[in-house]
Amino acid sequence: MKRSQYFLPTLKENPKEAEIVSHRYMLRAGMIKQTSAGIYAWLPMGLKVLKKIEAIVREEQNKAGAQEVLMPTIQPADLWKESGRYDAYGKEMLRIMDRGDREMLFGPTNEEMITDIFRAHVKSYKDLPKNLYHIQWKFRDEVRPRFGVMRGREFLMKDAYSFDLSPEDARISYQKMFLSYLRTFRRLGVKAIPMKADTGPIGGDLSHEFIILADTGESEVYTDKKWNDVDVTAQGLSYDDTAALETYFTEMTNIYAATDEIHDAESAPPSNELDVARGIEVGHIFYFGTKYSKAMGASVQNKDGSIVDVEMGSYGIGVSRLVGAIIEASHDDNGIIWPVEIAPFDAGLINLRSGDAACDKACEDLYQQLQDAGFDVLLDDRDARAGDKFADMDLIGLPYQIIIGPKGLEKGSAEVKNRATGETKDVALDQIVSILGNK
RNA sequence: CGGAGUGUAGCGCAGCCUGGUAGCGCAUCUGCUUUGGGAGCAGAGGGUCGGAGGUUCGAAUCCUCUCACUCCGACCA
Repeated sequence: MKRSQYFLPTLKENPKEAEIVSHRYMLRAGMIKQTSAGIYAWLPMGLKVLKKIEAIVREEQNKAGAQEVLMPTIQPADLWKESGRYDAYGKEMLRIMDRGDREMLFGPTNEEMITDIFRAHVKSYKDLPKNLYHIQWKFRDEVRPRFGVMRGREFLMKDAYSFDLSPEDARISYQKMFLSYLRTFRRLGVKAIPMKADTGPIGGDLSHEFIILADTGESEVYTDKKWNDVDVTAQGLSYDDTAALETYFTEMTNIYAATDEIHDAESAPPSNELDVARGIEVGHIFYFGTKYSKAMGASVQNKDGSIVDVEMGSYGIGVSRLVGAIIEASHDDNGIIWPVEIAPFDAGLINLRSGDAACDKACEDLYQQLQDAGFDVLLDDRDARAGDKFADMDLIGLPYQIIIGPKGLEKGSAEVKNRATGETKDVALDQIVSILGNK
């Protein structure tokens, strides 16, 4: 993409409504535009990042055996009356009346709807287990939206729902998602730590929040220092190996990690083995048994002919929140530092002297070569000052900057800058593609 | 939902107290000079001052109502 043609409205100054760093940078980097409190339009580069995160989440869900569906944003109130949540949910639910005076709502979550879909089609134990997910916009009419996309009213969420015959089977489904989540966040370039969460009336140990550590996080968290070097992704562990899954799950959940609400100094490691940090919740998984299946009649016939309410769990990842959360975890004073996997472009190519025949040609050639090699590149071909382009490129945080100017060209080289480390090195023009290939 | 603020050009702000018909920086457009970390000079365009009432000869400014947004707290992917 050529910068001169790209819709990328960057800002030099901080918009005053943005208090936290991710919100400031998302606005300044031209990723989003606020349209109401807690509601945002996604501009091209913001959408690109959002889609990349979404794609990774989707891939990892699929690998874990979940199957994608797509449920609507608008739901009929009747389903929620069945589960009893229509009254219980309160004002956070956006209620709508259609032209026939039917009560509708903009879905804040989808337990009722997925249960309705499930019960319509699944009648036998032979069809279990199942895990269905979708990635869809949700609306929760928060009392106080804030922090940009981190706590919007409208947000993109991946929510999966598992259906099993027994609590034991549900535990396996839960453990698969647990592993899948850790692999997902690792691929996204962030460290998310699973922390035991309140399970409510059901009890047990099957609810975890996944929390990214960042200085600007909302809650204080206490984590065992072991989290710094443990391999959370369990390379080689198959989702089909249920015994190994249980071992892995036990191992991970035995390493201390708790938010301040749950933190208990008695059971926590001594302070010299404990990290105290701040965190942002980006995922939450939950086993809730037959809460909805019982209320809504989602049952199957078992081997012995008996009717069994299915055991359910739900698993959420805040996809749009992750965009902000990742920036919170990865930035410096000059701007965003995108993890390679989700960067909107692989590299930025800066033409320091647009209009200069040699520079223009070198840039065009390299731009073409990089694209041919499969790289998605942003070429800053604007007629602007060097400082403008450097500052802008730092702000939008692409992993690599390739800087072409008259000085380098005399030597037949360009400068390659690593955004994360700040390291720069001169690289011969014909070596650049291979250098990037070894990222 | 309690508390505190803010709405004036695309963005950041001044002007308001003490009414006299709107200004600064950045951005944008034109020209020239520049060009390796957010350039210089000269010129230009752009605002029914959030909205509605009211007071007044006259309202961005005073009064009333209203809408929107932000921040702090309680609540949440």
